[in-house]
Amino acid sequence: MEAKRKDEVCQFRLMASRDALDIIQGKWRIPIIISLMHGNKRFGEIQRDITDISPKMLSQELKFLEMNKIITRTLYDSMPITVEYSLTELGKSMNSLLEELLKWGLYFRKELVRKD
Amino acid sequence: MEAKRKDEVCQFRLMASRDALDIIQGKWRIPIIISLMHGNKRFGEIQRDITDISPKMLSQELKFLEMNKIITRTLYDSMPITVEYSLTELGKSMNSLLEELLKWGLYFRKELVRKD
DNA sequence: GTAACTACTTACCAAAAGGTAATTGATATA
DNA sequence: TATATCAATTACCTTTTGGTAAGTAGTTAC
Repeated sequence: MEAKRKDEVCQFRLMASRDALDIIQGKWRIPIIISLMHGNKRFGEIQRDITDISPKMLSQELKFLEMNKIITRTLYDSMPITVEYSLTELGKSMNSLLEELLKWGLYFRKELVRKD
Repeated sequence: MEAKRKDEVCQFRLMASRDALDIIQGKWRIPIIISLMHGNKRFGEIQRDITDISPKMLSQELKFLEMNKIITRTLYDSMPITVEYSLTELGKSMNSLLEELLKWGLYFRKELVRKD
């Protein structure tokens, strides 16, 4: 009975992790979200933050994040045309997840240096 | 000056996130770690937790996690041979990251249902 | 008129990730 | 002798991901 209960908790957690993973999976999504955590940005500004991303990948991943309500695209009819990307409330709600990711990333690197 | 400082913070965070992403990237690593957060497990037990993983993938990802000091492999000379996998301290240090991942995963699903 | 800036898109290709199915090898049981 | 369990491994194939390079379209400065 105890063991079965514990098993169910594990199954529940495995399912919840899938939803989050579907969004953060991929080389560029987390970097894009981190960049936008530092303020609304234009296409070119994100490209300059993430120096090794190609316009194709940036465009593709911005579309994905917009479709999943993580970011918003706003077109300004200025001359030269500008497009601003910003995080939605849902996007902003990833903040503590990202903080833990960064914290663990730093800890992991520190441990690697210490042990090798 | 202010803007430049802010930019440097963003760059630093982008770099830290890469280290973490290199480890958690992939379809199966996070599920395996979650499974092991619920106790040390044998190969077959993890397979039963994560029902749709193939032995090839499980074996491959366990090796990766072992190489990166996230888990430990212990062979028991019992008959039938058993192999136990457990989290290292480094592996256990992912706990709050995983908690945030699960929390956000649940929030994300809830928001999707609410808005569509 | 031509070069540059904005924000992309498109075609093509290579590499990585992941799936399927069969097999391995040691031991134990019927 | 045949079958089952445990923990994988191997070969082969498909899908997904990501990279490169070039092009597009509108506006503006020289």
